[in-house]
Amino acid sequence: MSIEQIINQIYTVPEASGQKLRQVIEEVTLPKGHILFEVGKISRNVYFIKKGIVRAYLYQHDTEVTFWFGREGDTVISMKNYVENKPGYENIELLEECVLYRIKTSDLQKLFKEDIHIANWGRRFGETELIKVEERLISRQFSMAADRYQEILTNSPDLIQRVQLCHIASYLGITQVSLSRIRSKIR
Amino acid sequence: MSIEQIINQIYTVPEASGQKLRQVIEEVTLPKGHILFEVGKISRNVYFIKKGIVRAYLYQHDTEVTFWFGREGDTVISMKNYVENKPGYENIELLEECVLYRIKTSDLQKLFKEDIHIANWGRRFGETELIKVEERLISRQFSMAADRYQEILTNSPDLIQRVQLCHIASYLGITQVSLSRIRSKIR
DNA sequence: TGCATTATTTATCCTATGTTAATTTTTTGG
DNA sequence: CCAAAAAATTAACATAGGATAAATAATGCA
Repeated sequence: MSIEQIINQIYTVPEASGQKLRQVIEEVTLPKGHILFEVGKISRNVYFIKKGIVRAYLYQHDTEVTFWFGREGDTVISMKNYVENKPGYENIELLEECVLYRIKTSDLQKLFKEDIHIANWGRRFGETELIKVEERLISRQFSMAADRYQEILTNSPDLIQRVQLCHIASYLGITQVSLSRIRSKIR
Repeated sequence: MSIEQIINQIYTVPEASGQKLRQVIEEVTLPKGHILFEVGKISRNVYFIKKGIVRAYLYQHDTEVTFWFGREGDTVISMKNYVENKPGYENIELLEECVLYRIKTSDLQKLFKEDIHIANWGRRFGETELIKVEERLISRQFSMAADRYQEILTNSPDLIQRVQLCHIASYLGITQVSLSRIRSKIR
């Protein structure tokens, strides 16, 4: 997925602004297992996924909680870090070898201040992500884990292939044992 | 809560931009029970709460699901509506008589296009809301309803006074009966 | 004030999911 | 290709929370 596609899927910026963005973006390839963001640390970068899959997780009562998967076309940032300039509360781990576009947070912040199209791009990014998270929260509110698993099977079947089931269970908010049970019922 | 306070708590805009915002904002008072946004309808306004409390809800399998409360200082928008310009999926109801600052979506969109400070204000708004929703999603992921109720007791004790328990139960993702059980255990 | 409506609690029984542990399957490195 | 490690499944039992219904408390309004 090209950087143009990734940027424009969120909000179409004029060529000149796209140019400015492209100038500060570099491409990097990182191995499976690499930790892109780490709890408690400040990161100076934002990434866009050209190829690969990643997960965001944190610890709650010693249990690992995966709360987000990012794939081709997704933007990877440590929200708390990026928004409030405080150490992030999440780890982000590459689940496959990934090709990423990298941009320095400072460059991005600078562009926000000087280019209104890029500021609006940033605005749209937050807004669309907000809707996604809100929809997930609502779906959790009143549907059983089994239904939510079905939803993944229907809408993102590739996820099941690319990601370990323990991470999917965590994402669904259930234990791996429970997910196993659900899967066995479906077959 | 003054409109300046509400705007600046999200992102401090220069006086000139604040002035532009103020010019397109008007104050309205609406009665308890009034529906500010309705499922399936396009709304042309965004609101800021000066005084009062509201809830956002929708129907899932014929059950009412409350997924957000807004209070003094909060911004009230129908996300889907505002972001994607599609009919909203939620109802927003006033739980008390409210004093609101109202701004036309079209005026706001126009300001986003012409004033970079306001565009960045909009960006920060989406980002901070995103963090809040994400935190709630995570808290749901691995803590029991009883713990989440305690969290409300600690962090927003006024909510229990101002809002019916059935809405709080729904917000917590449990039935009213279950919340009652939890409350009786605490006492 | 008092009746009617609505909100909350309590009780009973049931199901989805958690916990722990043992077993099987898959993946990985030498 | 095999042994060790990691991941996934299965089983047995425990618990949080759901459904329904009935009782009580609170609220609104004539």
